[in-house]
Amino acid sequence: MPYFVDVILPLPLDKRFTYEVSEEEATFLYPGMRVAVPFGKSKIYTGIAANIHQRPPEVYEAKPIHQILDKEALITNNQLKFWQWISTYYMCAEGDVLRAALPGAFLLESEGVIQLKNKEHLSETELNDDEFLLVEALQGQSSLKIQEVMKLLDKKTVLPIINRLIEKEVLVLNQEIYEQYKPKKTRFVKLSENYRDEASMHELLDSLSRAPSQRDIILTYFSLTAKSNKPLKLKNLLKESKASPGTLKALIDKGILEEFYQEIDRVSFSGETTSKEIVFSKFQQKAFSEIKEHFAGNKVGLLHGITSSGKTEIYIQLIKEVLAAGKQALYLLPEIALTTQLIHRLQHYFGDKVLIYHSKYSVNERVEVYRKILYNPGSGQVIIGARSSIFLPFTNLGLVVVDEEHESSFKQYDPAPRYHARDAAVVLGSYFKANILLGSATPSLESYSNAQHHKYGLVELNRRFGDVLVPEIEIVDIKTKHKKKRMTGHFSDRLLEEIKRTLKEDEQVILFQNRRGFSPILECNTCGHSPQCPNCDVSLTYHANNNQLRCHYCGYHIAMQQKCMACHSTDISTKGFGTEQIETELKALFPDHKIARMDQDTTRGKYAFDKIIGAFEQQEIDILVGTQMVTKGLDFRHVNLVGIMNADNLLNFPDFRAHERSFQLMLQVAGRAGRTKKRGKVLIQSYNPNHQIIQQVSTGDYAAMYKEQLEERYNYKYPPYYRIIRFTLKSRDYSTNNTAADWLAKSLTNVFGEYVLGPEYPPVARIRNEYYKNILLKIPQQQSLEKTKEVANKILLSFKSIGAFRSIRVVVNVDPV
DNA sequence: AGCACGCCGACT
DNA sequence: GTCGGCGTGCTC
Repeated sequence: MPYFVDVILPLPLDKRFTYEVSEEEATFLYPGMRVAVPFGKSKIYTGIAANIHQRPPEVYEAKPIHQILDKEALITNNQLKFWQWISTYYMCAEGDVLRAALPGAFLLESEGVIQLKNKEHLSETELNDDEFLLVEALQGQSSLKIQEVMKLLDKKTVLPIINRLIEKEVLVLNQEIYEQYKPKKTRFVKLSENYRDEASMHELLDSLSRAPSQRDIILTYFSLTAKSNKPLKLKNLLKESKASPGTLKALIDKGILEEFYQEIDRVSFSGETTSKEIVFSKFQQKAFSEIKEHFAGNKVGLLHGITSSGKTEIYIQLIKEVLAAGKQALYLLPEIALTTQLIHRLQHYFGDKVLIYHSKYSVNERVEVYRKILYNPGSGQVIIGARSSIFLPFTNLGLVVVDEEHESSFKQYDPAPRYHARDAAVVLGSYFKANILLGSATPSLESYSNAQHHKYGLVELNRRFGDVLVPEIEIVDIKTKHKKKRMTGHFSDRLLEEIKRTLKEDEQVILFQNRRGFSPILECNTCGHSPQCPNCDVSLTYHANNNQLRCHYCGYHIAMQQKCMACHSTDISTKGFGTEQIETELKALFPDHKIARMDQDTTRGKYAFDKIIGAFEQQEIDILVGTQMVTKGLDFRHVNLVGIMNADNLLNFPDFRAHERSFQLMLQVAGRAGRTKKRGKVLIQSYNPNHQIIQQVSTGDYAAMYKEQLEERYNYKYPPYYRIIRFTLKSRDYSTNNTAADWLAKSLTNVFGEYVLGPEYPPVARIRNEYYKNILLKIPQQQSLEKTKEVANKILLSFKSIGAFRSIRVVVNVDPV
């Protein structure tokens, strides 16, 4: 009886594919091992064996697998289960989840390699030009990659040519599979066994009396190895003895020194750790015991603690206990809050038990972390990571902490799987019966509502650690200030006064403006025209530093125009402002102070972010201007003033979460002020100072914000009362896109009635020459999520079967943020 | 996703 | 007349 294996392929296909395996392979193979399988005409993919069985497929013949790639499972059963959950819940292919879950280096790719088969009967074979060219090239070198053939013949489709030659038995096509992960190896040196005793050592030194630099190397070797008995790196020996690589090589060639290679960890920690106990304040202690009570009742904890209230100490204590039990702890953070500051703080307590996993890690580093977690789960590990770390191969998870729980960046936007790491982490934790703690100074309405309904256990911590005072928040009405001519550029007199005072006291200032560039809109004062992106439905943003107009969606840019592009008038003015303009104005206003800017444009490189933060920490920067980036987790001791340049463009965002988000953001930036004994100051500039959100921020009244926003969510049928699935249709063709959107909306309405909204144009209806349209499906609480998704999937399937809509791409986003 | 098969315009 | 464009359909 033949055996079969169902394989998950790293492709957006919503099926598993069945391959045949021999009995021998079937005994060896376990779910979670990687297999290399042929797929389609010419490619070999790495897939994951999901289950092994003996049911032959009915309508097709299964191909045999190419090769088994692992000796033991690389994916745990829990991971396979988790992948399935993600793919069903977030309505995407399992292959998409696989792609997101595994470090790229685990997915080997094959490349076809062609070689000459039979040189003898070549002359008798008739060849056309391409074929001849190819054969000729193969006489020069033994093999060619498909890519190289494409270059050689200057054609895109070369496989038909190759296939003809294979039929003629001129060529053979082999698959080469590349293991992409390369362990990092370092060269070490040691003294040969022959010279280990004292006598031969002296003899050796004597014999080298006429080769002084070689003798130096040996002496340096002795002094270095005397200090520690760790293996000696070749690089260090060279550096210390100041000898040339050639001299060293001579010693190796003579057999006096021997070189050897050892794999070393890319990710290791070599600092000091502390065994100091954490000392809680009585408020922290109370919060801690409450959390433990909720854990005992198997509840997810929600820690609502204002900034500087000492949430991190509580996390550390919880992690400590989990590690002591030999279990793993997962500490999830939004990418931008994963700062060196925080990592050092945890390493301080947990040393090399800390593993870090996020997007700035190279594929090789990720593979190493993955392996460590899979093979050493019992050693007690704490994994600090961004959202994708929920996909690591935990076997022994005891605790999940989701810090900054309200952050929308926990939701992956593109590509699929569009998962929410916080929500998925709750599911993941439940597989292990692990304790789960969500933490935030400004919890999301969803989580807070779960707590209010006793689904989660709420713990409040509303005292700053060490009784640091909450900052004083002042609202500045810039409408009146404008009228009274009290504005200098975008600075009100109040803000300037406060900046001057703060600088005088040798303290630092953070200014927040949620827009990068110089000014978002350029407008002609004669005809009202403003330059648009040719590929997207947006105005171009003016960037002063390179005198360009740029599109923030597609990257299109042109030189700054001196004349209006429509009427050639030279009377052009700018509307709105970004971080760059604030920076420029500041430099003019405070020429004697160091001013820096932190946004996407200034933090491109891997270390750029750390560099700015480091400089700010060292007080080399007096005023830091930035976007969202300045709001996250940074703990600066000398910041005494925070200015929010314009609160209105946050509030006016066309999104049902805009108010909640503005509240969170403003309170978060405000929290950067006055983290020591001295009371900090926050200034919020707004045209609309009586806006309820601004008022709630000024009093730090989360409860009021929660109550009011919740009412609105109820009235307008939004989360947490209703679940949302958003369908986005994209196409190069404007009218087909509209027709398709109408069709889809109508089909959905047939089933779900009033709960379907749209189709509507999104605020930016065209990006990179693709037209967008949105349809929203709202799901009331009593309606089954599973059934709704099943029906929606069926409708999508019939949508795809309509020929005219084939060019339309539908992006499904479950629980969009 | 990738890749092949299949039908219509710009070249020898 | 062909070469090559990308529209559609399948991959175990």
